[in-house]
Amino acid sequence: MAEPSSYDRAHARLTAYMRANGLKITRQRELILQTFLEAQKHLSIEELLKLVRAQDGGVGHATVYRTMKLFVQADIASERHFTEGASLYEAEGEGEHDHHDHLICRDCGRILEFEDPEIERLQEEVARRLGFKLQDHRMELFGTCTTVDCEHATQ
Amino acid sequence: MAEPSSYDRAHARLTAYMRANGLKITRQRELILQTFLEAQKHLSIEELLKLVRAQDGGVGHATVYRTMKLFVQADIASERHFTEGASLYEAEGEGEHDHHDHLICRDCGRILEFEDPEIERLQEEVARRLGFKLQDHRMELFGTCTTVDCEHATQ
DNA sequence: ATACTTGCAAATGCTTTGCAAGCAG
DNA sequence: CTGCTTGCAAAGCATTTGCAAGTAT
Repeated sequence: MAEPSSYDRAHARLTAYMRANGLKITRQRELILQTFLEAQKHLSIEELLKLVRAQDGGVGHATVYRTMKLFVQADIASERHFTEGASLYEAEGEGEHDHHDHLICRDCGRILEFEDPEIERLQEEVARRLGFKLQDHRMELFGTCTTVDCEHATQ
Repeated sequence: MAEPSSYDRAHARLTAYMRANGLKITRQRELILQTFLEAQKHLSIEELLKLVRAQDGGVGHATVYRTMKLFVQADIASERHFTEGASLYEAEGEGEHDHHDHLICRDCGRILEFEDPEIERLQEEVARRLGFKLQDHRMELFGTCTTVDCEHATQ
C-alpha cells in the first residue's frame, strides 16, 4: 500500500474539517496549504505570502492570515511566538505524541525541534508540587549553534 | 545593620545606572519605580499606568513605556510575554541565581514562579547533544490551580 | 441559488517616535 | 545653561474586520 504524503494527510484533515463545519475548499486554500507544506520550515505570514504570491499574485494578505488560523483549527498547523513581532507557523505532525519544544540559534535563526520525556516528567512534578493541574507548556532554549554555515543561513 | 528594602535596593541600582549613563532621576521615574515595586506582581503597562495616575494624573503612557524599558536595562525589571497582547513586567531579584520559570493558571490568571535545577541541567544536556551553546531559555507551564479562590481572583 | 470567501481598505491593539516645552544636574 | 525628559499626537507593526464582489457546493 502506498504511503500517503504529508500533503495528502493534511489535505484529508482539511477536507474533513471543512465538511464538518460547512466550510469550502477554495483555490486559495489549496495553494496556501501546498505552499506551506512544501516550505518545510517555520514560516511567518509575510514569508508565506511571498511564496504564495509567486504562484498567484492576486492573493491578499488577509486571506493568508485567515487561512492559517483555519489550519490551526483543523490541526494542520500550529502557531508559535519565539520572538516578539510576527508569529511563525509550523506544520503539525501525526499522532498524539508529537509534542516537541524548540532550540533557537540567535546567530543564524535556525530552529531545531526536540523532545525530552524526562523534562516533561519533571514539569508534571513541579506542577503537582505547586498544586496545579498541568495542561501544557512552552519551552524554548536560546543559544548559538556551531554548524559550519551558521551566520550565513537565513534560517 | 538595617536590611535595605527592595525599594532601596532597586533605587540604588537605578541611581548607579543613571549615573553611569548620564541619565536623570525624575519625579516620574521615582513614582513609577515605587508604584511598580509596591504592586508586587506582574503588571502590564496599562495596569501600571492606572496605578501611577492615581498618584499623578499627568503622567503620559509613553513615559511608562520608556521608563519600564529603562528599568529592564538597569536590571530592575524584566519583560515577559506569557500571552499574546500586552507584555507584563516583573521585579528583578538579587543575585546571579534568581532565574526562574512560571506556572500560569488559565482559570484565574495567577502566576507562580519556580526554579528546578534538574530541569535546567537537562536543558543544558539537550542543547549540548544538539550542538548548541545554551544562552538562556523560556519555560512556561500552563494549567489550572486548585486554590479556593481560583476563578474569583483577578490575578 | 445560497452562503461562505476573497481582496481591499480601514480599523484595531500594543508600542514607538518626533517634537516643542519642561526640568534635572 | 545644557541636554535629558516629558506629554501629546502621530506613526509603526502585526493582525483583524467590514464590506461588496466573487465563487464553491
